Amino acid sequence: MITSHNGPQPADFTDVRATNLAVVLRFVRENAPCSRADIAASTGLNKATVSSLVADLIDRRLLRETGLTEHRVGRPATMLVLDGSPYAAIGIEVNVDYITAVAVDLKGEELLNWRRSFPGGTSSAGQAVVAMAALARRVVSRMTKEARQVLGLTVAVPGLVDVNGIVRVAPNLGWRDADLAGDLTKALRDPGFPVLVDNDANLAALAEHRFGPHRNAANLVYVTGEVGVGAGIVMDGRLRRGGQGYSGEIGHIELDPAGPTCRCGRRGCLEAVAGIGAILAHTAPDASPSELELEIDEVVRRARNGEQDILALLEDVGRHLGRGMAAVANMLNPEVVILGGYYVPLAPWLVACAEEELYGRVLAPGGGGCRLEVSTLGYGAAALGAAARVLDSVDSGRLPAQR
Amino acid sequence: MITSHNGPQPADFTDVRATNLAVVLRFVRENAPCSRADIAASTGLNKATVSSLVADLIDRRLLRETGLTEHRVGRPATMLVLDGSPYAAIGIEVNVDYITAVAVDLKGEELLNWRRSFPGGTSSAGQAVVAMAALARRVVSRMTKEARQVLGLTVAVPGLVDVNGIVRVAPNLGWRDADLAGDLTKALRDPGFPVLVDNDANLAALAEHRFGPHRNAANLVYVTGEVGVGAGIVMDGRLRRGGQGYSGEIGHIELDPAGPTCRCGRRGCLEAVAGIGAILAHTAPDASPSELELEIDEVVRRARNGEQDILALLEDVGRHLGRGMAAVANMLNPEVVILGGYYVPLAPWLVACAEEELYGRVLAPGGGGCRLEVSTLGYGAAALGAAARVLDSVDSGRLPAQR
DNA sequence: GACATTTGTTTGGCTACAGAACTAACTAAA
DNA sequence: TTTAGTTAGTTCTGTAGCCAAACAAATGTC
Repeated sequence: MITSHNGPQPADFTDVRATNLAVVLRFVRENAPCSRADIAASTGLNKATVSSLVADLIDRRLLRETGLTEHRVGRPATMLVLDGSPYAAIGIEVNVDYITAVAVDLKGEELLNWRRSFPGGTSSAGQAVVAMAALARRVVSRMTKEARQVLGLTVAVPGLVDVNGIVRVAPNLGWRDADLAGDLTKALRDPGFPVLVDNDANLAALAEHRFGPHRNAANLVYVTGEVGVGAGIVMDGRLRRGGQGYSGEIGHIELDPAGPTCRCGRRGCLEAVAGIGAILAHTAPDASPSELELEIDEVVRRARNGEQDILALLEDVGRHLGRGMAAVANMLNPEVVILGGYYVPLAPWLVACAEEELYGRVLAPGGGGCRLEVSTLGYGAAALGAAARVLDSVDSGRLPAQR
Repeated sequence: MITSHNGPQPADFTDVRATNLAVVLRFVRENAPCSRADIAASTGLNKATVSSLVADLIDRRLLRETGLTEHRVGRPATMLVLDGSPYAAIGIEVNVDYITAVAVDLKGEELLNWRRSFPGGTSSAGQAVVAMAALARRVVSRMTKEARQVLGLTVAVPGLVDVNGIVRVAPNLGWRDADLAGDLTKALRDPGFPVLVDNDANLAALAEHRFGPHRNAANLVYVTGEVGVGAGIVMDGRLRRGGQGYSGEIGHIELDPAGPTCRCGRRGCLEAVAGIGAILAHTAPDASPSELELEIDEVVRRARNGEQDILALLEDVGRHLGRGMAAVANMLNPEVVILGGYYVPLAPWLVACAEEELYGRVLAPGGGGCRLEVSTLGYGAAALGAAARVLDSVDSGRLPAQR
């Protein structure tokens, strides 16, 4: 697809073709099943051009004709759908105590979702590469067995990942300057598909942008609710990673110089007053990373029971969260801010207070049209987004070669 | 130019041509004088194609051949430059006590710069339209006298401007929901060029992005230092305005819940602790908007004199500013944050403390490569950016018609 | 069964790119 | 002065891929 940003790049016919192939592919994905005539009418492309593009996409096994339908006057249309069967995109998420791998087809249908426990908190990046490679090989072999071609693999890492895919710092994993993409490619020995690495919040934002209920929003922010608080930023329809890839580090926005000490050493950071740690510091100060989920379940149980101290705690966290989101909304004016991670189970007690603070602080009329929503994609959002990252590159014109 | 965002749009040959014309135009702007051969070598376009594109651009009087130069072996090259003479882009800035109009040619050379006093603080949007139309007509007639075609006019407004160019709120001007673009177009009676309206910080960011010393940065943030503090955000080479156009409202990021009351009613907003008002509250609490410049001069004089209370005040403001910029840098990871407006004369006493806070708080290694710089474009940055907005649309392929 | 309607293909024309051959204009060396 | 070498820019030819219009195919309606 021809892009205008990052410097002027000349265009030629292959760019036109790639752009239009991607246009048709995206249209079918969003409007399947549909006919060639539908595509031509909606996109403005000529019928003949659409036929040629569709033939090309069928050749590449990205589209498939279904049986005719639509009993109206005139010749019945041959309906087209995405061909789910011949391809797969793989997403892997590394975390403190597990590695998740998902594979999806072109439609985004989940083909498999494997979780494997892994002592991320005490393993080196090298050990992680070995574990990921082993898992990836199993996924690839399963996909091959299903006669699927793997289009790519993306790894989601909770940490600072630069634009080249180098993991600069992953505090919870204890990694520094790890070339995960390079090492994993090497470990997979010429895998025949691209291997990418990105930040987990960025990829979760991508998952929301492609699969979430707000997929129409060209401007959205996804906020992770883990021990760390990070954000993935989609503006004007694309992930915006900043100059070096470190955008979205909202966890250490200082909300209160008199607030509690944060693990970064400063006081009153968003993470310290509204992160999951701020809740568990009161309920389970010595919880290990692997116990987080259980502890949060316990908090939910106590909130359901109406325990006053827990409700007050959650209200406080919600207010601070709202203040942080107000900063985000004022700066970026997204259509929607999506709360993910452990914020999801806690949402019933957080969102109302957060919204109140948010709308009270956003300067733009009507809150700038910004809504605060809760992720519906669950804990696997980052892994799903990693797979979505692969599909995105298909959408932007990097189609698999013709048969 | 073919863009991939906001929905898939099909491409055809005219898009290829427009893209390549824009590529050549941009190349010549950035590398003038240069030959056709240079263009071909650097852009990757074929020599023949470049010749055809250049001929087209010369026809449209966007480029011009100069006398030959370059005494090297081989046939001497005919050097090309932007043709400054036949076009003009107009930028207008409305402010509390004046209206500024600038006109620039294609190269960005300033053709005129008129300032006209205007009681913006006490005038309605309607009265402003009348005044702007009168000024614009004079500028247009001057340009016509110079045989220049006006390519467009953009108005910079200090306030919230939505994506359609409606001024939603301009607190210092007292305006609400004013369709400035529509009314000005009407007042100019079929001007034959597009009239746009945007936020002043956005346009100043555009000016920095096109003309400033950091014009190579694809990710930059411009911060206005006026009574209000606002930001213009350029990411991945383009202005990012958010869902409704209200991005960059950083003035009311709450830095300290125990801080001084802000005019928005909350406490400790960036604007309240690091805005120009925070300085003048101590030195000239009753200054009217038109006296701001004088009062700031007075502050500069006293700082130069080494008056301790002023130095301490400025250091305090610098620290708060740095904290605010840390939030910006953490969220957006720009290559550079540029301080504008009244921060410019005060920079010698602000920047060091601000940088210290900034680098101490940015999570990314090496501060994410983010530098804090001072604008060199002066108070006219917004008006210049308004003109740049017009040139931008030429660059993106909307070329004036052939002769 | 003729006709209307809609779908999708075929044909022809056009635009604008790339590559190669060519012409032009100069320097440098014989 | 001639000749070779070098670089600039144009012309010619081929091709990709778009659009428009005509056409073929498949169905419903009268």
